[in-house]
Amino acid sequence: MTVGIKDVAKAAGVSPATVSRALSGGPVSDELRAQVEAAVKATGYRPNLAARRLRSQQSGTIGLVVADLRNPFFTAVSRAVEDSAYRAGMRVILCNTDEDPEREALYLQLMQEERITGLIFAPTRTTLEQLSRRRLEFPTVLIDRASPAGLYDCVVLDNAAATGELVRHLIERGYRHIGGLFGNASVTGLERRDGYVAALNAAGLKPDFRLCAPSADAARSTLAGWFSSPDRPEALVVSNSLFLSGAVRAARAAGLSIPRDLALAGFDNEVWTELVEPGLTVIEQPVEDIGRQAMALLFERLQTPHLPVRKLVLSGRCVARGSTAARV
Amino acid sequence: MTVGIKDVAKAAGVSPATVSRALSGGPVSDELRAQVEAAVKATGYRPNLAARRLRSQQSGTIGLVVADLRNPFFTAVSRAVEDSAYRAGMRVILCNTDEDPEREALYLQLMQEERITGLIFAPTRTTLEQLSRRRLEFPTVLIDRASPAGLYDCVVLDNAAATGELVRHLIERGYRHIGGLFGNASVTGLERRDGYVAALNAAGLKPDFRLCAPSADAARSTLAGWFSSPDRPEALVVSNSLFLSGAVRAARAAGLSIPRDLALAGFDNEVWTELVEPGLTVIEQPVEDIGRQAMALLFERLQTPHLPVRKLVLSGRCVARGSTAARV
DNA sequence: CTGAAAGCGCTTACAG
DNA sequence: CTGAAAGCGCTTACAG
Repeated sequence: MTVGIKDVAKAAGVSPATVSRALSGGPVSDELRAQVEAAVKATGYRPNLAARRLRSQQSGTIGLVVADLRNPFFTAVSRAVEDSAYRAGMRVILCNTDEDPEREALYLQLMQEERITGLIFAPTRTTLEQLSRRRLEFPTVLIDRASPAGLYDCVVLDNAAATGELVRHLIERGYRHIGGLFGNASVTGLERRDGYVAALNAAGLKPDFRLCAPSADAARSTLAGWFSSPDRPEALVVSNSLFLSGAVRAARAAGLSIPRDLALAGFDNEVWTELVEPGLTVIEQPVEDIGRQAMALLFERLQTPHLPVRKLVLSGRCVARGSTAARV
Repeated sequence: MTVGIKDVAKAAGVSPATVSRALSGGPVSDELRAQVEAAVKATGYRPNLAARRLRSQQSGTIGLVVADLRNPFFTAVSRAVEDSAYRAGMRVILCNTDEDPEREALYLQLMQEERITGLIFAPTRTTLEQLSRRRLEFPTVLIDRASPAGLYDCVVLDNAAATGELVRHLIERGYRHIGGLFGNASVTGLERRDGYVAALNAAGLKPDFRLCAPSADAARSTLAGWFSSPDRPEALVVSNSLFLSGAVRAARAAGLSIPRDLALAGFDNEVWTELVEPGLTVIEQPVEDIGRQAMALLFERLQTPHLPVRKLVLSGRCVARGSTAARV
């Protein structure tokens, strides 16, 4: 039914081997190449990638395993990864783990079954720990969440520095009781918490933070309780844009005006952080770069397998807006 | 190097055929099944999907081709599609076309090379027209953008009704000069425009709309000119959430207060549309449903190929907020 | 530069 | 229920 390489060979009056070579840019005379191309056009032939992969032992496929595509950080990174991949003639298999270690295990298994060429992966803390014991079967670049052991290439933000910058920014603006809300599922949340704690300690101030599940709703309900308690902070640093929207909603529900009753700063320069009055102060991550560089590291690793492990640490950019205006 | 089905067979003391049957739930005695399972565990065997696909002629892969994952509508739909697919034990190949017909053609070719089981596709107008002439090689469900010819199953919003509802909402609130901004790349934009025109005509009012490229920046610059001209509308209906953010920025840049100087309504109930003061009135689309139903239609089609073509039209829900408060 | 032949790792009639 | 054999559609040594 479907036309195969034999049909093309017949139509072109050559052997299947020649068709294969002509299509892959191998050494074929101009004359035969033209015949093959004509036959391909005439028959509407499209190679069967499953067969090609099986025979060539190359899947030409990149695995991309992230927490949740609806997190704008991962949306943007994924777009960059895909662009790089398709530009290099490779396919992308995308998986959302919802920060669930079981799903991560399942998808890693799938990646192995696909015999992927390489993996871009943002693991949970749980899986990250296991990764330092068990090496993955394919070249892997971790994004957003670094391996402490240094077994895998990775591209991460300088989380401690970025969070420290937010904290110092708030201190300069006159805030003293600066609370923190950080995600509990990834090392990123913990690194940002550490940067937060360090910056406050350095200034002789007392940290006051909470951890919560990485969703806007979890942030909102955690903050609802906090905001209505007597130890409500003057300012709040949160570790991602989901928490940021949760914080704004919780503040409004509690009747808190930003920044008068509560200064607010967070991560990820989404369009709406500028549009929400009075503008939210954020650390902008170089999202496109993170995706692109991760792919670059991966391709280099594929070309030169025994390269030393590299950790690429990118800097965030602080975008100051009205939500952290000077305390009055 | 990598362990294959033969290695498992040897370890289990059975034939490769039995291993294959045991793994696929075929008719195998309990005893041998247990032996195979033990051998799989012992060897760490993972099947090679390329080989399985080639032999079984089933890719177990769904193609998902959308305009841009960064559009929250497609982000949400994609998550729903992926969940359905993985739940059914299928893989998803995701492609972003950026509304470029050439990329669409390229990706459709790729889908054919992957011999995908089925396709979920949001085509541009250009490609949609071609689709009515040339039938795709695989079962296809169109989302967001319907085929007029009725050659493909599809899941769409009732665009005319939804836009009409926004227009009537504005008329009721006292607005008369109601402008429109609609995307020019998809039929969705045009359908929404038609609904807009029809609703205004029905009320004896004059339509005043512009079309533009489907990006926030394009919307912003189109509106910048319009807002500073003497024929600036009192209210504006826009056809997606990218345009909504562009409209808010353009309004602020022009010093227009919402809704006093400009009422605003659009599509897609993103978190931030509630957070941006005074709250933006939107049509909420049943995004999860659109993805889920598209997959449901696809699976039914796979089971029963000769089903008549179905068009599923879902209704939006109007979420009224401050941006369309009654005219004073 | 070209072709005949082998084989990638599975699944699936076929026979028992 | 089980195994031996064929074959999915390609690519790639091998020989010329």
